[in-house]
Amino acid sequence: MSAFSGNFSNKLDAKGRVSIPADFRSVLAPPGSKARIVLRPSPLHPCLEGCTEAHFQALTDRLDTMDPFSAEYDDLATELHGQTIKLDLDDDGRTVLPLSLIAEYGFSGTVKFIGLGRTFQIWEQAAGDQRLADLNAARRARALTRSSGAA
Amino acid sequence: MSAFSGNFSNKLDAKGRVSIPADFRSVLAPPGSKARIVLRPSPLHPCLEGCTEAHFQALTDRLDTMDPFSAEYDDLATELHGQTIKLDLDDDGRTVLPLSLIAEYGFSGTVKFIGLGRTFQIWEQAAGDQRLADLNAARRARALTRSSGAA
DNA sequence: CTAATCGCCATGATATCCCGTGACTATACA
DNA sequence: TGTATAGTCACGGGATATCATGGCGATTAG
Repeated sequence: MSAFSGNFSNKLDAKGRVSIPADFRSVLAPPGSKARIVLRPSPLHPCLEGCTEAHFQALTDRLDTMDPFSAEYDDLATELHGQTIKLDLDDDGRTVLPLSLIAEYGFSGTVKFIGLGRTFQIWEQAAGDQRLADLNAARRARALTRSSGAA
Repeated sequence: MSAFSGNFSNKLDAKGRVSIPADFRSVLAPPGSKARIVLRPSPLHPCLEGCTEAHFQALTDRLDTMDPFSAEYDDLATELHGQTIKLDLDDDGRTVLPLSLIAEYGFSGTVKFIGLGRTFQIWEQAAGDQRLADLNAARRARALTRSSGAA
């Protein structure tokens, strides 16, 4: 598998640890080697967005083409690096979410992983379910509009 | 890890000492060896900008391509070298910020380290938080504009 | 001799590692 | 076909290492 697909609910334990879904782990790193995930706040939603180091590297490559003394460079570098958290997975495929993040996103007990292909999101369980439900509702509404318009 | 990523809040003690975040230390020097940081005022923000000696060297290499008698050379050389401070880290990974700097940047109690990849910034805590918040707001605005424009 | 600076150690908090357990699935076997 | 066996995975607990930070004492400068 080479893309993050599907959605999974995993528990956050008392220490803030959470298992990364096995399907996602196999995307993050070849089996056997140790994986690392890159997390950043989503620009659109109250959730975290994760990706591989390779994908993050691709994002930051743009910086190398810019003037390092410019305001544009400074802004982009801060945006990309300033809030990025790189986490190692332990031998059990788990990682520890910093307490500050858990508080910030209201994670409690169970978090929801949602695959987006190149990236994935980590939501507070209820909010993630809501997000999926909203998308489905919107899709249904569009379908109905279209069919009624066509009819 | 080979880039400064993430942001960290560390305390400035009564003597002006502050711990450099462990993640940053591992970028500054191979584990075990003693690290040194190069600090100078940010040209864009009311904060300090730090980097490795190697990166500072790379910045100053630019001078070698310039006419040493030009005003541009003089300006850039002064900007790069004139206000640069090189600080050693002690065995605990701390360094002492000169009192003049602490006063100049309004550092009080806690300072914020923000990673920018090749460099990092040191802000007064509140100002650093504001900087990140501002960037997030801008990023969010861009994302929303793009999606509504596409719709 | 006084005061500032630097190196070192102590401590609490946090993160990291390593183990065991139960649920579920897939495979082997009779 | 039904049952046993092995594997994977999520999850919990406890031991250990790392980190930030406070404080003390030695060393040096004025």
